[in-house]
Amino acid sequence: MEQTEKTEHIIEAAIKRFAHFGVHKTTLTEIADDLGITKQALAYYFPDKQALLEAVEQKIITEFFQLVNEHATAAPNAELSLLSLLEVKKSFFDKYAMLMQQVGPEMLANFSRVAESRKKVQAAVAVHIAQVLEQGIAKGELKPMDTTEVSMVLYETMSAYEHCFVGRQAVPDPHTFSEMCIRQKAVMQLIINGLKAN
Amino acid sequence: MEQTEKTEHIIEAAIKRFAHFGVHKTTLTEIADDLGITKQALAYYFPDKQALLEAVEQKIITEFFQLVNEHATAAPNAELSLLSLLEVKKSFFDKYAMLMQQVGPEMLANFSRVAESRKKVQAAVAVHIAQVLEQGIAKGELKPMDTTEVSMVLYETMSAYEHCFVGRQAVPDPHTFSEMCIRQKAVMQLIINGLKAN
DNA sequence: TTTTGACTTTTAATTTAAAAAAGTCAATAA
DNA sequence: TTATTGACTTTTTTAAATTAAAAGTCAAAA
Repeated sequence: MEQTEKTEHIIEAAIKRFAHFGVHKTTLTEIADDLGITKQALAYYFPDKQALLEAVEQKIITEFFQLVNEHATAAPNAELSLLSLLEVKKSFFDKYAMLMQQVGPEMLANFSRVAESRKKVQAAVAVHIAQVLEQGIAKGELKPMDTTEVSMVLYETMSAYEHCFVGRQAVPDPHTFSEMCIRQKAVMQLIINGLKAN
Repeated sequence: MEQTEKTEHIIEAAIKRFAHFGVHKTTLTEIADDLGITKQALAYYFPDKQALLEAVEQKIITEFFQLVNEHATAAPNAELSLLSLLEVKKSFFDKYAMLMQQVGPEMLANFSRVAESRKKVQAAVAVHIAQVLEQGIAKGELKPMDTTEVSMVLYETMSAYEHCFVGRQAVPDPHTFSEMCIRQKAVMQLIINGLKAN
């Protein structure tokens, strides 16, 4: 088994633990045990926990943007494109529950590089939203607007709901969570209504 | 000095401490000291901390709705009425900083009746918003809509931002806070745009 | 190149002890 | 009877110490 393949296996094992129990609550030894190796062997591929988490996040981020782009190109208009973004987010929350929690003081202290990369993801999503808006304007679906400003507001509002309902708490209970998604969609819809050209 | 007057003095002294240092961090002895009495004397008027906090909250709630109603009747239309609601909220955050924090597990555990009354306030604000929307519809300013649903969304969105920026943390730093208010206003404006009749 | 045993350091969880605050009540004064 | 207090008990917080667990290191070996 070559190195690339091995690191992939490790990342997948890490995701299973991280997504289910949270980064904080899973030990490197547990991940190593799952793979039938020792933590020292694991350390050979990933020098420390943060390095492993970075790789995990990178994989998920790639998956996320791939899905976002697929949905965006498939969407017939800006409105449905933005709503599908919520769907994608929802599916990621379902799939990677404990990895979706917001950046808290703990992550900032222990995993500063990961916290950094989260910021980049946020910025990238905001840029994506802005592009969707611009295409909507170009097609006459939406009124002209300051797309940067509006995309910021849209992104922040979505985040605020996530932060509010899910927060940095443990396992977000399924009912509260799906309620949150419904609410999120409702605000998004109201805002989009105001953006549409008459 | 008669009883009513005395309890008023106590409430005011309590507000000063609560609003500045938070309920949790101020002791009944401190409030009593400020008034030149002992905590036992204070206990004569308010049997426990929760009773005092209830009185404090009641006073502030009354002040809040009075101001809300003044602003609402003074506002020329629904749009400005809703935006002025944000101004009123902002002024209360400025004035009663530490008393404005969201209901957390701690308040729920120690001050259950206060937590209850907070829920009623939330419901009342949502009702107020719904009324403003209905008047806007009646005057032809706004499109017909499910006012209950929309008022819920508006209220929740405002709350989500507060929760997100201010949270249940200590002193919300002034810059972050005023930034929050600007953002809040931006979302509100976007949503209102979508509610307006063409 | 990869893995491990044996190790040190750091961090997290638990316990314990001390301090502070809340709450009680009989007595006392107005 | 109303209001207040001293002296008290109970509960909650805080701080310190202990312990346990996880992270990280490295020379030796496969």
